[in-house]
Amino acid sequence: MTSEQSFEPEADRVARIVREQIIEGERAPGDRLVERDLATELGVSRVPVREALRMLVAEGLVTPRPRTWAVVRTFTDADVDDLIEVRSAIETLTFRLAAERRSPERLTELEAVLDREAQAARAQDPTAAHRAGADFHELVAATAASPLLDEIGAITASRLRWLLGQHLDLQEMVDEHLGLLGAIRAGDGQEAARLAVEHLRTSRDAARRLRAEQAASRH
Amino acid sequence: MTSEQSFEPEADRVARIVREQIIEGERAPGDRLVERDLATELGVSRVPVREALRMLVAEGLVTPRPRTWAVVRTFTDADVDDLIEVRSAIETLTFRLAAERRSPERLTELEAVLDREAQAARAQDPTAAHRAGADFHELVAATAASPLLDEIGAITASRLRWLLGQHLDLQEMVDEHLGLLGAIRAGDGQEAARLAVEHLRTSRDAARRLRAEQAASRH
DNA sequence: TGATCGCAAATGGTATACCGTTTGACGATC
DNA sequence: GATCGTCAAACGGTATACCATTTGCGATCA
Repeated sequence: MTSEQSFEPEADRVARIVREQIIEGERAPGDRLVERDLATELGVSRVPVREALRMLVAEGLVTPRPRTWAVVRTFTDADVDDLIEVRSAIETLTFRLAAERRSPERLTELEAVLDREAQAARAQDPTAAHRAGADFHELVAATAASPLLDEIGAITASRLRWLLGQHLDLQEMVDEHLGLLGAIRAGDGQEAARLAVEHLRTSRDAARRLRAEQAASRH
Repeated sequence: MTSEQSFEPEADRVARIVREQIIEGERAPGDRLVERDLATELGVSRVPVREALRMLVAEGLVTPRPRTWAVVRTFTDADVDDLIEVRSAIETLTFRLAAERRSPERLTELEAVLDREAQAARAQDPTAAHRAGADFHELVAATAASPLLDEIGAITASRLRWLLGQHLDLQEMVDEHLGLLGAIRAGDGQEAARLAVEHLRTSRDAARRLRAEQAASRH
């Protein structure tokens, strides 16, 4: 079942690499993204790089500047609030649907992912923990079984990952995810939705604290 | 202030043209979209066509088939339901924010658009009416002043326009839009959200009827 | 000293050419 | 007559080349 003929166009590969670099902070907001340079750096021609940049623009990770170099997006506080507000509306629906449409198999998978997250949190490995956290959300989205919600989730997810990519309380994150899983397991859509919004509020506050710190340290 | 140096890359122009063709039904679901043919047809090279197709894929109007021609997307009934459900969540937030953030100037603009729509409806001009309807929703989205909501709205909007592009009761649409405007004017976010969901339900039912008719006429 | 103008380099936009895979029809085989 | 193999054409993926605009710095002048 893993055959899948995984043919990955260069454009997708380039997008994936650059996306990861942005989320991991390797490329900071405001950094130039020059097509020729990226092409040389990644050993491909400009065409796939162009397409990759278009994708990242669509994801909102890159700001295009017609006829000139694009830059890694700089988020304002308003952008952050906006992201959280929209994401709340989306997550509410996602978790409600997930709670309604869960299956025993999926619950097992979700538990496994959270185990991985908890382990990473105990090991003080933020990168691994966040990756597992992202996987959790992705799996929940899959459980909601709404293709459109998936799409929209993907767009907002990379921004959210970028936003929360640094620290914040890992154990708290794990606890909240466990709570969400509980509500899904119980099939309680209402409770799942409530916890989801609460979870985002926690994330927003953490992001605000982080940004305040960063702003302070820059002066 | 209108100088704006409107430079429109060919890719955007191509995307706009093909999008309109799909929405207007000129290109039917399942139709092949061959890069070389489109390039020849529109008098450009394949590169901008490629980029345009990528955009339309991102909008969900086109289904890509790696290494082969793309096709105009075929929507299933499940896709339609999914679209309406997600759109409900989004519109709820959009209209709530719009009601909170409206300005007198914006209200005037909204009234003007609805006048245009009502006039088109009276003149039995579905195309113009739907375009005005789309403008109304776009303007409301602008009023919500949420960039992210705008983005997501744009993705779902073209699908919705395609879905509702044919007929359905024009006068009913105008009436519902008027009701929404009233709630926005009153600054009643809750009521606006409620009407928005109701409005979508009407649209969904109309779309279902339409699809049922079409399915019936095909056999 | 500081602002302005101009020009070369940088950079994105597009066209063209080539390559490998997929398609689909034709013909051989059972 | 149906099925399968084969092969040329179709098609998307990528590289390269060229053009128009933007950038940014250095020369020039107030």
